[in-house]
Amino acid sequence: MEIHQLQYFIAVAETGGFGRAARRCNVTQPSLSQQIIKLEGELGEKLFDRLGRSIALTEAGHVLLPRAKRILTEVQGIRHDVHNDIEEGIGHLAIGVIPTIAPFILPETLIRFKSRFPNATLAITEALTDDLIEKLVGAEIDMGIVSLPINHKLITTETLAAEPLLVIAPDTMDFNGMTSLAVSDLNGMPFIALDEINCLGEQVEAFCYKHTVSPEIVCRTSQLSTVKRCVESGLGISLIPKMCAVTEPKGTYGYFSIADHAPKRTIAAASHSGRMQSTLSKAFIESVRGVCAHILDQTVITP
Amino acid sequence: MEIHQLQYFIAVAETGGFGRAARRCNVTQPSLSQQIIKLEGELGEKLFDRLGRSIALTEAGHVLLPRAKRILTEVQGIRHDVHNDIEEGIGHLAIGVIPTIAPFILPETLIRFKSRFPNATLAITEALTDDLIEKLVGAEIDMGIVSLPINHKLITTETLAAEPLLVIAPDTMDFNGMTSLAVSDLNGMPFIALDEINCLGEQVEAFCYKHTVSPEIVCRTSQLSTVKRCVESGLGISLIPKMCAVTEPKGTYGYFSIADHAPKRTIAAASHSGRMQSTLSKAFIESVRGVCAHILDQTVITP
DNA sequence: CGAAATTATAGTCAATACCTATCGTTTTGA
DNA sequence: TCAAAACGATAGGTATTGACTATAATTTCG
Repeated sequence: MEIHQLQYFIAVAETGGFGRAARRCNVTQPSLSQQIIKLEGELGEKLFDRLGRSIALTEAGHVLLPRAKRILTEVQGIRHDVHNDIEEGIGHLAIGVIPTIAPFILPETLIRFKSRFPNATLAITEALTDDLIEKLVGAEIDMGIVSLPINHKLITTETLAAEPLLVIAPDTMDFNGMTSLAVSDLNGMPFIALDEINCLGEQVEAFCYKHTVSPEIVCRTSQLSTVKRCVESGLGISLIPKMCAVTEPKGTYGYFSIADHAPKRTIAAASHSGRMQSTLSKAFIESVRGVCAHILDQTVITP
Repeated sequence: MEIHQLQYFIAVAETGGFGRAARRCNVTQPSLSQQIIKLEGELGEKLFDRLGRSIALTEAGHVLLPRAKRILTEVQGIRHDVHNDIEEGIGHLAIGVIPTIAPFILPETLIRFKSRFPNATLAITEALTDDLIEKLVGAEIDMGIVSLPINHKLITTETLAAEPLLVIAPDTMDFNGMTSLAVSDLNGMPFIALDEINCLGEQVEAFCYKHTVSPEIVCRTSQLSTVKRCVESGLGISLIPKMCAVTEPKGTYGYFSIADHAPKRTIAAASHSGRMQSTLSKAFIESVRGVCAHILDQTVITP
């Protein structure tokens, strides 16, 4: 059974004749006749009674007609939908975000995205960079929001924002009224370190190594919120991304920039280089970019 | 777009690979690849991202998949329905019945038929024989319940019952206690005649002509119920089909058979000889046959 | 009865679905 | 790291088949 056969069948039923149907379908009458006969053979039932001047649907024909019409309508719909559902933002998107970014951008991003694409469904995964890469390669997720660098030949990245890392220090510590520090000021300071399984932990470590400063690590934890709590308790200072500073209420601590070698991380969207980026994917990226810009535009440095 | 292409597409989506899909569809992998490529070309969108080891649906693929599945399910359903709806008595039947039969058999027939085929729809037309034949030829109705003979080369008939015609006479008339008459007894009797546009009217006339009896026609009407009323009023006698006698309450009249040359009419189902008889059609015929047998089995002759 | 209309059949042709063989990648495992 | 395996794409040949022309067989209508 093929679609054109159903088309021919409908034409015969509606025009009441093989010849007229053939004219409507832009084929010759014998071609159409053969296809109808073939369809009848496949179904094992005659579809029309060929009377002299006109035709009449048989019982089987009556059963087939509404079904054939529905199928043709759906086939027609496919051509339309494949092009338009995309434009209309109908679809599904599976996103992964690393833990040191997720809590700060997700709420606002989801609000923006959902209001722009109310008919899209989203699945958010929060996982460490390596996990996200694996899921990207396996096409389990469509996109990852991560921090650069990413080194995997199958992964393509697109930079979304450059984010400063700020020194966070408890109010109990005194920096002589300075709002900006030098790298060397970190030397020997009590430091709350983020666990290195987070890429941010690695990056901070690399930054210190590169500038040959050695803070004294007094605590190593796996969540930024724990880092903040520790700082708040006066255990030491730390280096945290700006978005972490602006999106939580001010506590008993202050923020300081490092003037001579400002540390930063680069936020990017990572995707499988072999896969097409869907419209929703691209739109989501832009949402994130907008949210990052909005968040990072604020000022948090202690006056 | 053809159905086998949708089949291939679904197989690829479900097996996660072209080779596996080809194996499932019993074609070679290149054949299947080509058909997918062709489908993609026709839709103007890639359907899969070909990653190294596996494949991933693109946005367009995600749109297509559920639709393709639904179409395939429906196509599969057609094969089943064409054979089974018929058995399950789903369908439509357009029936025509002549006025001198309709009121007596329809109520019981419809009850029987509807209880046997609750999912069938019926359209009943009551019309004179010539009209019915015309509608049969034009395939406006599927079957006619008529009285023989029918002479039309495109019409096939199937006898359902032989029905006696009985003399109906008002109680005020005296037949000397006889319950059975001779044809000759009709001679000169006041007679209520059915209009000749009804075939029954013709048949009665023919009967009298054949046996050279000449009742005195005192009234000519177009409905059997009018005939009965006239008889009831004592205007004269008439000749009516037995089913008309048994299906109405006894009034102030009696029934008599004609012993020497019992008149009768033959009830038959008429259909277009070029059209297949549907299962419902055949079942309806049997319903009518049963109802006729049941009705005509009763006795109404005045003791 | 002849003219027009309608479907079916026969024969040919061209499009195309399919197959085999092979290539280029990617992934896997020793 | 390199060979083997798996996978999809490509090329070329074959066979199926959908479509066309011509014609037959049948019915309808003037």
